[in-house]
Amino acid sequence: MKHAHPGPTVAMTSSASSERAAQLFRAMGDGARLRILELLAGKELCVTEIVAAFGDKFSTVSQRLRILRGEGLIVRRREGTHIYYALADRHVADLIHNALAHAAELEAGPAKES
Amino acid sequence: MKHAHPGPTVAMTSSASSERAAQLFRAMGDGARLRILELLAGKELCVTEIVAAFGDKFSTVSQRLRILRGEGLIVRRREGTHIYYALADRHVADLIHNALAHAAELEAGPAKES
DNA sequence: CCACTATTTTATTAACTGTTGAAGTTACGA
DNA sequence: TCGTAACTTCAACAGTTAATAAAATAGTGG
Repeated sequence: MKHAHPGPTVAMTSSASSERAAQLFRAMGDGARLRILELLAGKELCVTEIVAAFGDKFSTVSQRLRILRGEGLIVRRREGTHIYYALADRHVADLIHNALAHAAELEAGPAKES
Repeated sequence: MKHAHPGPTVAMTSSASSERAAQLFRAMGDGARLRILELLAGKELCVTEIVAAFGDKFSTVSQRLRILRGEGLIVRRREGTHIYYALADRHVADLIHNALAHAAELEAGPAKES
């Protein structure tokens, strides 16, 4: 999604932070990943438990966790052979709750014609 | 991103609403689209103005607006030959502000090893 | 060190997404 | 009704992303 601004671009609210926010949204913009976040909002869990909760493949879940972790949305902690994942901090929990709340309000309007 | 659950899947917080929320996130998960939303958070604008603000192609902006509208994030209103776009409602404005605020807090942690 | 469990990494492939030129639509004024 | 301005839609190509099998890594208990 490159921007190849040829000429002088004007009013750009905050190109950098928008990009960062967009990254976060993109990471959360996947049902499976979002469900993992919701699950972790309840409590810290190890990979096996997450896999069991959804019935997905191990490697699939691992990849999803990698993406979420890459964006700093979750953190992990090792305990023996188990690795526990949890939401990175309260900001993430807030963000998720807030978004889900608003999402409930926003009916998926298939763009009616005026 | 198909889920081909073969066996009986267990604890799924809210598959349906998560999916809806994920759709919204996905729509906002693009720097260019998010910047349009931020711009519209300021005031209603017509396509030409949005194009001018970023220096993109007309058709490019139009497609982005179509996606945002498809998710019900923005609405449009015709006035002569101009079509004005605006955030759908206050929920969207809240969602954006909230998200940007939290995003600012979340440093893009490249997943340090514990 | 070996077997075993838990989890990640790698590589492949299929599916999706964004951008854009070109063609189509709508409204308005001459 | 022609011309034109403001937009949208279509189609295609390029780049990105997700799921998964297979191989690799790390920790634990013999």
